[in-house]
Amino acid sequence: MQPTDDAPPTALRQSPSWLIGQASAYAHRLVSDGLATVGARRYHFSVLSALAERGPVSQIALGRSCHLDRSDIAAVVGELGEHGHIERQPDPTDLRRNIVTITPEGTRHLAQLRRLVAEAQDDLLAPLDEDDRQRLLSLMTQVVEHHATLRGAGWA
Amino acid sequence: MQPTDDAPPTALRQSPSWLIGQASAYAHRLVSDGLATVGARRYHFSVLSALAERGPVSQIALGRSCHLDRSDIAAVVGELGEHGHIERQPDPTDLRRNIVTITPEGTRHLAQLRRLVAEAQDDLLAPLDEDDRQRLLSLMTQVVEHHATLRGAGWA
DNA sequence: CATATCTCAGAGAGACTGAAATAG
DNA sequence: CCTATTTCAGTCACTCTGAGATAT
Repeated sequence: MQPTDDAPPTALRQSPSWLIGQASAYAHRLVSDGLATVGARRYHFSVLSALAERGPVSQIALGRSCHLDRSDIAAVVGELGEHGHIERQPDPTDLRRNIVTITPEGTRHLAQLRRLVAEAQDDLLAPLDEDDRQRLLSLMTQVVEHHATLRGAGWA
Repeated sequence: MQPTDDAPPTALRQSPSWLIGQASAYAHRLVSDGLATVGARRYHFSVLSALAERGPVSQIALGRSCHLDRSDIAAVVGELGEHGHIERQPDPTDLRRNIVTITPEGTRHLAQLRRLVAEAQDDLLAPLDEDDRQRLLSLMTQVVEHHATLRGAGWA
């Protein structure tokens, strides 16, 4: 065993993109591991959250809202349907569309996922006090909204 | 076209892990696209930066420093070697190890990558002023060092 | 014999593309 | 005829695991 100095190079430690990427990897693992305890994935949480807040919408609208690809939405909605968490019906006003609706069972499932995700957030931000967490939230929101706007989302 | 309200659900917009994941995706794209203009990838920048700062080290030490997997290091070092940016020699004191050294050509290449990465950082943080960028850097550093320590790195 | 390093082969999830089928 | 939505098949880069070869 050599004299180990495992500090990342300064070029990385001072690079916002590297830090954000590392934090994202830790966040990803914490959230995914939490959700996996009930057999769920992050996409499930995103889609169920959107349905709970916005009511029944088409798959394409779900994708725009959650920043998910149309084909990934199709897969996730299929999985959620198999578990009875959502229902799909053709839109009577436009038969190309599937209107996706969250079921009572889906709502209960979502409540469980919310608790698991909240735990993961808390682990992720463990070193920060409440003020710092709010500051981080604000800064990240500015960055994400800026780039979402650049890429054509209409909401920011 | 329906009345589109593409705002992400509040459950995501107020979730640090989702925001960090989104920001990471934008950062990843900006940096990768920038480096791709000279045929480089992010791993190349990480490894060359570590070699420039720390001098010749073994591959396993490189991996610990940059948070990269042993097998990914092997692949990247192979690519960098083919382009003459690094050289590999067996460690005379421990023949299991490859000592990796950056070449003058690698140093020149790294200078180019640094400029490309710096541009990407600037685009990523465009909506933030200098004070906010420093605050973000500080907050993210605390989070990353906390989790790096938990996962056994000895440097934080 | 047990451990450490390097290498390769491949699994697995995540993000995305292209094209077909259906509907407007 | 052209566009929009859903769906499927498949690609691609990234991350990680397992096993073999070599060395300690």
